[in-house]
Formats: sequence, structure tokens, C-alpha cells
Amino acid sequence: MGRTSTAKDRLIDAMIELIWAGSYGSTSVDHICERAGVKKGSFYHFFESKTELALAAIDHGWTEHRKELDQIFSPVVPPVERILNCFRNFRQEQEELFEKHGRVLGCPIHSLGAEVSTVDEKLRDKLQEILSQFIRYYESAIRDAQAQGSIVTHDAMALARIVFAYSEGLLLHARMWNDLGRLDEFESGAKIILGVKG
Amino acid sequence: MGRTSTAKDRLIDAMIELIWAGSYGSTSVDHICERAGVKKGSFYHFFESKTELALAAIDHGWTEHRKELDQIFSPVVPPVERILNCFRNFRQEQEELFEKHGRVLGCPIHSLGAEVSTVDEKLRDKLQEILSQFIRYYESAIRDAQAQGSIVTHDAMALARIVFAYSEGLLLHARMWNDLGRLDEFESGAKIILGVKG
DNA sequence: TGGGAAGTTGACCAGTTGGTTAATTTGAAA
DNA sequence: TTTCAAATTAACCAACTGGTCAACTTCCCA
Repeated sequence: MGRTSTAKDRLIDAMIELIWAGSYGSTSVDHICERAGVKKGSFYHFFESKTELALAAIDHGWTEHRKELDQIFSPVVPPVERILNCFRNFRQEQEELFEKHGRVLGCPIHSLGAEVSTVDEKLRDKLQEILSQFIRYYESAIRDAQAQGSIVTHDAMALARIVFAYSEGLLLHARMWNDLGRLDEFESGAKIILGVKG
Repeated sequence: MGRTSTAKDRLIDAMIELIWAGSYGSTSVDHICERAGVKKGSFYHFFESKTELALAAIDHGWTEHRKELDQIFSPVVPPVERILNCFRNFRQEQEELFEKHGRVLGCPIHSLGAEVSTVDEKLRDKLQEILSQFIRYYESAIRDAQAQGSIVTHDAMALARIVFAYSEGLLLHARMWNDLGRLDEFESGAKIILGVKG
């Protein structure tokens, strides 16, 4: 019934790219449509509003990213390595983005969160949810590491939050200074926070 | 010669408030003028552009904040206490803002940096400069603490960056979750990072 | 092969954006 | 008391904002 189209996906991809490279405020519906090669009428055929597209884009990005995370945080991998590999993965992703955009883009969830969380509660709730899910990867890895005795014993949730806040701060600084090198600090920083033994 | 006016200061104050409570993108020249009780013509009498006002606002805010920091980081105070007091001061400031706006607003420099650093290089440079200055407070306190033997010995600059990234991550999470309680975690987190003895 | 649901299009909208201008009012200092 | 630089005002601008709509095209499926 009816014809098929890739326009919806193209809009989502364009939204992710533009927000990541710039900001929510700097990304207009016209820009999105232009980048996606879609007319505005079609935009509003697929999405109720700009916010709704952002929601869909965030969801899509997170669903994709989770696939990688599930591999990185596989229980087969030594727990501390999981955390370090996660950030190595970030670094590599940022490198690819740098080659494409000429800029370090950082974490889109956080940049977006900083921008919109006092202004758009739908977006804020979605971003919160994703970050809450994300931190659980750290948390369970930390618990495993503690059980295995490879790091200092501390409240795992608290440690996860510290590592998490630290990593997000680093990503933001990498974006602000447009400097991939900042990301290399994570490894030693995380070891200090986690009290990695040996 | 000519008459005097407080309009310039009112514009700066309005800009700071609006950016902090919302974002750069959500803050229009009309909003600023309305809040400041200034007509748009006057706006452009005092400032060349919106960016230029933002620059002035950031400068002004930082100049004010530095006065507090100079007291907090006085060499008279035990070095680890300086860092903890700095964050206690943040917390208190955030509490006051919360009472006023009903929201945790976090660090305006970082929220703004996340939003504009890929888009407006003048703003980005200014924000970079401020953060670079800020981190020196941490750095010298850490050096003093190490000299005094109250924390573990490590590259002071590296430690300062970790604490700094961590604190900024925390502030951002407090903003996103609208939760002052997040800020209380700093004290134990900072002690873990710094390896505070005793 | 043809009906009809789904996708596409471009013209349109009112409100807002950052920014300009020329005329006018003010008040500090000579 | 005059003077004139500095401050204020309101009207104006083109471009852009997010969003709407009715007409039109496509092409999946029965």
C-alpha cells in the first residue's frame, strides 16, 4: 500500500549530523531538509515537529550505539578493560568525525543536554534516560572488577558516576579545545579514580 | 560630556541571566532588551552585535567570580580545603539560583561552550581562556597539597584536569537532572581522585 | 492493470530573528 | 545657561523561523 521512501531515515541522519556538528539552536528545519534532500512538506509528513525529529534522532543514535556498547562491555572482557576500551572506542569515533568535520565534536547527548535541558522537557527526559542507561555499563563493569579484586572497593554506583562525570567533562573539553589529545588522558585518569591495582 | 546610563550594565546582567537559565540560542536580542528594559536601538548603541554582548557578559561574570575564587584559594587556607570550599561555594551559588529560577543551572561557561564552540569562534576562544585560568586555581592548590604531603604525588597539572573535568561533568548532570544533591558527591569524588590521606 | 494509500511538492503563513536608521531627548560640564 | 556628546526612541528591514496545506505523483498490492 502506497509508496516507500528513505526520507525519514535521511532526515534522522541529517538531524544527528547537524546537531552534533553545531547545536540544536543552530540547526533549523530548513537546514535539516536541505541536508537530507527533503522538502519541508515531507518533513512534516514524517514528523510532527522539530522536537519530535530530535527525539527520533536521539533514539536512533542511541540504539545504534548500544550495539557497540554491548560488545565492548561483554562479560568475556576483563572488567577494567571494558571501561578503557569503551573510551578507546570514543576516541576512535571522534577521530573519524574529526576527519570528516575538521572538528572534535564530543558527546552529542551531553552537548544537547547542556543546551536544552532547561528549555525542552521532552528532550531533557529522553537524554536523562539514555545517560541513566549508559552509566549502568560502567557500574556493572566496576562491580565485576571489584569482585575480581582488580580495583579498590568502593560504592560501585558512586564510582561509576565519578568516572562518568569525568569522561563527559573530558569529551566536552576535547570539543571546546578541538583537541583529540585530551581524550588520551582518560586512561590514566580512570585508573586513578578506580584505583586500579598493579 | 553627554548623559550617563545604566543600560549597558542592565543588558549585561540580562544576558547572563538568560543564557544561564536557557541557552545562547534561546536568548534573542528582543528578549534581552525586554528583560533589561532597553530598546533595541540602544542595544546596538552599546554593542556591535549579540556576540559582542555575550563576550562582554562572559567577561563581566568571570571578573566577578574571580574575586570570590581569589579568596577561596587564598594560600592561608589548607590546600585541599581550598578545592572543597570552591565546590561548596558552587553548591551554595546553585542553591540561590535554584530558589530564584526553580532550576539547577550548572556552569554557564561549560553549557555555553558545549553549545557554541563549533559555531562561534570568538566565544569559544573567550570561554577557553576562562577555563584555562580557572584550572590554575586547582593546579596550584594541588601542588601545595602535594608539597605538604596531604595527598598522593602525581603530575599536578594532570590531576587538576581530572578534578576539573569531573567537576564540570557533575555540574552538567546537576543541571540535566535538576538535582542539587548531585553536587554533594563532589567532596567524596575529589578525595578519591586526589588520594586525600587520612 | 487499476485503485488508493503513502510520499512529494511548492506556495504560503504569521511571527521572530539580528540588525539599521534618523530624529529626538537628556544631562554633565564649560 | 548654554552646549553638544551621549543616550533613547520608534519605525523599519530583509531574511529566516517553525509550521500548514491542497494539489499532485508514485508505486505497492489485490
